[in-house]
Amino acid sequence: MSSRVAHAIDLEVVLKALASARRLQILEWLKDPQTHFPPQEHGDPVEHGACNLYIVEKLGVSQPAGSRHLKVLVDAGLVLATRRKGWVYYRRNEDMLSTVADRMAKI
Amino acid sequence: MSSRVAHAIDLEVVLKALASARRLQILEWLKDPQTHFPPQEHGDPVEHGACNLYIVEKLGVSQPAGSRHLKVLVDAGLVLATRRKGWVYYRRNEDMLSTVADRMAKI
DNA sequence: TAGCAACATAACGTGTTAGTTATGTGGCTG
DNA sequence: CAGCCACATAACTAACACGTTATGTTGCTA
Repeated sequence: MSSRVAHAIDLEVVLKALASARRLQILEWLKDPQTHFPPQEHGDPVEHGACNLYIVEKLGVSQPAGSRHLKVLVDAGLVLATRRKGWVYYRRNEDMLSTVADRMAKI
Repeated sequence: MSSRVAHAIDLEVVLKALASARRLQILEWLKDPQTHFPPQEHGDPVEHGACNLYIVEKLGVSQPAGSRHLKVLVDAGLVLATRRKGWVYYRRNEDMLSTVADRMAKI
């Protein structure tokens, strides 16, 4: 069992967040930030994830559109944000993702 | 291993179909049709599932709205439809549901 | 502390989703 | 074979999702 109790998830909110090719793509990229994004000066890609700008750029949409996709993922609890030196880094919330996977096994 | 090879699933389509409180509810009801729906004259609830009208009625929406929710689930492959004596019965596609669960474990 | 770079918010257009009522269709059944 | 019952389709509306450009805000940094 995990060291912290998993929050009760709102399955509809989580699934709406996941039901998007762009957001699925972001989660996929964040599995291995070092491979998918340029090196970062501040913020270790492995520890803190990839910064907003890089993700937005790679998505190929405008900055507000990209930021909103990230916000949807954060609001659903699937991705964690870290602010650091003026940048915001995003990484997968593996606890949440496995909670979701467990829940989906009972659907 | 299953007797038939699982189709490659379109995760976005499946998740869009699942990202709805009403449709999640339908899938939940269909886990145990006998408990959640009135007895049926034709079509065994366990074998064939619950008929359209009962599901629509229990959803509390209009007949077209309910039918469309069912169509979304069928189109995504999550639910199977059986036409029989003028009724249409719906049941869970457990193969597909476990394929989806497996896929979600790798997300 | 002035400026700028990163990100957020606002405002808007457009396509999609989910609901409605009205109507069509097709196959039991009397 | 006439009627009806179950379900599908059409047409419309309201709300939401997702994209854009324009503008705010925040906090490094020179």
